[in-house]
Order: sequence, then C-alpha cells, then structure tokens
Amino acid sequence: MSAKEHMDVVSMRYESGHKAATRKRIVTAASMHIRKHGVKGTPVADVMREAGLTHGGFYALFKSKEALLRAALAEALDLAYEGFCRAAAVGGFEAMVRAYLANWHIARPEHGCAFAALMPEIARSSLQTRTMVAAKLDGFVDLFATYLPDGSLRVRRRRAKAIFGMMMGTVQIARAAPSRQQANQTLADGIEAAITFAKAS
Amino acid sequence: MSAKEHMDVVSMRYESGHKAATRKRIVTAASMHIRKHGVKGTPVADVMREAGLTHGGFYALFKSKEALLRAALAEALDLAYEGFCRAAAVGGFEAMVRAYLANWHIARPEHGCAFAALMPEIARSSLQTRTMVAAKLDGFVDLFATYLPDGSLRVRRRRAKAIFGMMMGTVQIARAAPSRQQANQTLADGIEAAITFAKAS
DNA sequence: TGTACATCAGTGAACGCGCGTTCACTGATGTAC
DNA sequence: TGTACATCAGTGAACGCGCGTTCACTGATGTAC
Repeated sequence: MSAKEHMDVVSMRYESGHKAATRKRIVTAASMHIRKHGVKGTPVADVMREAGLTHGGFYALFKSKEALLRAALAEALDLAYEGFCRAAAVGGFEAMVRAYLANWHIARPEHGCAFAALMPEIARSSLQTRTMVAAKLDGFVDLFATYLPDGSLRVRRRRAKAIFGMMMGTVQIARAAPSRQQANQTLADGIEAAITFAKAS
Repeated sequence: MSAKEHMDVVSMRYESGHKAATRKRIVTAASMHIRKHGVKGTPVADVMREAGLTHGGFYALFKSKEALLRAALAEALDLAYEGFCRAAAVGGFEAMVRAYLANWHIARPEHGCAFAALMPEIARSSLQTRTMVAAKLDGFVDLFATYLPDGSLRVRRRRAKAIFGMMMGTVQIARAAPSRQQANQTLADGIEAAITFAKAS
C-alpha cells in the first residue's frame, strides 16, 4: 500500500464517494437550470443554492463554470436519451413521438430535452461542446431510425434526423405560443405530422 | 399652427426624421446582434458601437433595453418574412425551402431567420413578446400554406407549421454541427425531407 | 476514557469586471439682431 | 456681415448591482496517545 493509498483509506473523514455525490448533485441542479433558463441564464450561485450549498465551495469541485456547464449538458442529453428508450420499449415509434410532443414537455422544460431548450446556444458554443453534442444527437437519430419502415439504414437515419428536427422545432414553437390552447394544437399537429412523415417516402 | 408645431418647424436644428433614422440604425444593429449572439448575449454598448455611436445616448432614444430588443426582434422577423416572399415569388415552395436550408443561412445567422436563432429564448420571454411573435409566425405559416397541394386551408396550415418547424430545427442542428461537411449533409437531408413532406399526406 | 490535534467539505466575505442606466457636459448647427 | 446666444444629438464618466472567482476561516468528524 503506497503512502497515498494509506492516506486515502486511513485519514478519510467522509465516506468514500461523498465528494462525487456532491458533485453529481450540483451537475443535476445545473442540468435542470440550463434547460429552464438557458445557459446564459444560469449563474453559479443559483445552481449551488438549488443543490443545497453556498457558492463559495464551487471551485473545490469544478475547474470552472464552463466545466460544470459541459457536464450538465451531457447529463441532460443522456437523461433525454434514456427517456426515449423507455418510451420506445413500451410503445415503439409512436410512443416516442407522443412522449416528446407532450404537454408536460412544454410545461416542464427543466425535465425535458436539452436539444429543444438549448440548440441555438449549443450552435454558438465551442467545437469541443458541439462535438460532444453531435455524438449524443447521433444516438437519438440511430434510435429513431430503428423504428422507421423500409429503406437502408443510411436513408432511414436521414429521415430520422429530419423528423427529430421537426419534433424539436415543434416543441420550441409550442413553448413560445401565447396560450396553452395554441401550444396544445401545435403539439397535436406535430404528432400527426411526425407519424405521417415516418410512413411517407 | 400651434406653439408646439411652430417649435417643431422653426427651431429644428437637424433634418426632420434624423432621430427616427438614428433609432432605426440602432434597431437594425440590435436585430443582427441578437441573431448572432442571442438576446442574453447582446449588451447595449455593443449594439450602440455597431451603430456607430457611444452607449451614453441610448436612453434618449429608447425607454429601456427591453424596448430595443422587442423592436429588434420584430424587425428581424419582418425581414425574414420578406426574404421568404421574394424566394416564393421567384421559385415557389421549393425555392423557399432551398433559400432557408442554405449554407449562407448557417454561416451568417445575423442575416438569417430570427426563429431559428432565438426560438428557445422567445419561449422564455414575456407574454407581450410571445404574442407579437405568434402573429409573425402565423404570417410565415400562411405563406407556406399557400404553396402546399390539396387539403383545406386549415389542414394546409397545420402541415405548413410542422414543415416550418422542421426547417427551423434543421437549421439549428446544422449550425451546431462540428464540421461544415456534416452541416451541409444535414441541410441537404432537410431539403429532401421538406419537399417529400410537402407532397405527402 | 478524555484531551489535544489534524483533516477537509463547506462557508461567507471580498475582489474585479461587465453591464444597464443616469447625468452633466460638449460642440455642431442654427437664430437674433 | 458679425457676434452673442439657444438648441439638442451625442459623449463619456460615474453609479450600482450581478456574477465569476478567490481565499481565509469554521466546524464536524475523525485520530493520537
């Protein structure tokens, strides 16, 4: 046992993994905050308060605000992907569409898709961030493509990307609607269009 | 002639409309800045500098930054609508699609569609702003619906909204792509999908 | 067992800077006579 | 014509606050003996 390992084990004053757990709590708070208020609308102090801490401790856990935001974006995208997988497992393509173009998704962006909440801000961010995001988006598209009828995988992926773009855009439009009723109509039209488009071509 | 009108005419030291022209220059600079950097990424001082002025004079022309941003958003949306109309006049539906899902649109957001650049931020803004935006969006959708084949106006408007949502989403996705090549592929797929979807259903 | 000491996650005050907003001033353009 | 004065678009310094980041400190938890 090296001197360092000895220290790690013997003089650990908190359960192992405590620091990692705190870090994760902060990342989760940030991932919700950016989806609700945007990346530019997310101060470190707000996130720390929502994680039950004060802002002073932040830099003991993260190199910078940037680092937190990258981790938060990645977590948000992973959660959205898992949600899609669950919906797909239960009811296939149509269930994914209905889960995405749903009222709760409009009303609670902090629990929703980070693409729908943040894509224009992502487009303005660093190549590093955009590369990470592109990989996650490919995951979404591949999942979608699995459920499209006929055509090569290549062709299905292209159609899947367009349909996902429509769903994302439709969620944004519904969120911007000045009334609940108009938002719901927009969602309903989007569901119908997505299902039609999936069969077409 | 009232005393006020007398003043207006006699003691005017600058050509009439000078103030309105300066105001418009600022609004135009702001409309480009918000599309390029986002509403939250737009400081008053930057806009004034880009309009060839210093920031001190701002509040002689605008009640608040908010007021400028609303005017800038409205101008940006009007310009985008005019662009659509021009494309439609020249080449109908397909020309609109190709003009929107074009490389210049990805590369120069400051001259592009404010919906594609700002929809998530719009969704987070006041009811007043969202009501104004909804009216402009209806204009877009009506124009689109004109060019869709068969179906009642009502049905065509619904499809038009979904297709516009797809185009907007696709522009955002293309802008976020980590390489020019991937962006172009996304655009090409979007064009094909939009044209296919317009014929379908 | 009890007392002194070590560790370290988290605290809260402080620093510096950006930015929205205000305001006293300038200087270019005109009028008064 | 020239000289004094008025107007007002635009200037630039300043104020106050929010926010990213730093840092000396606290206090809870453990060890040493």
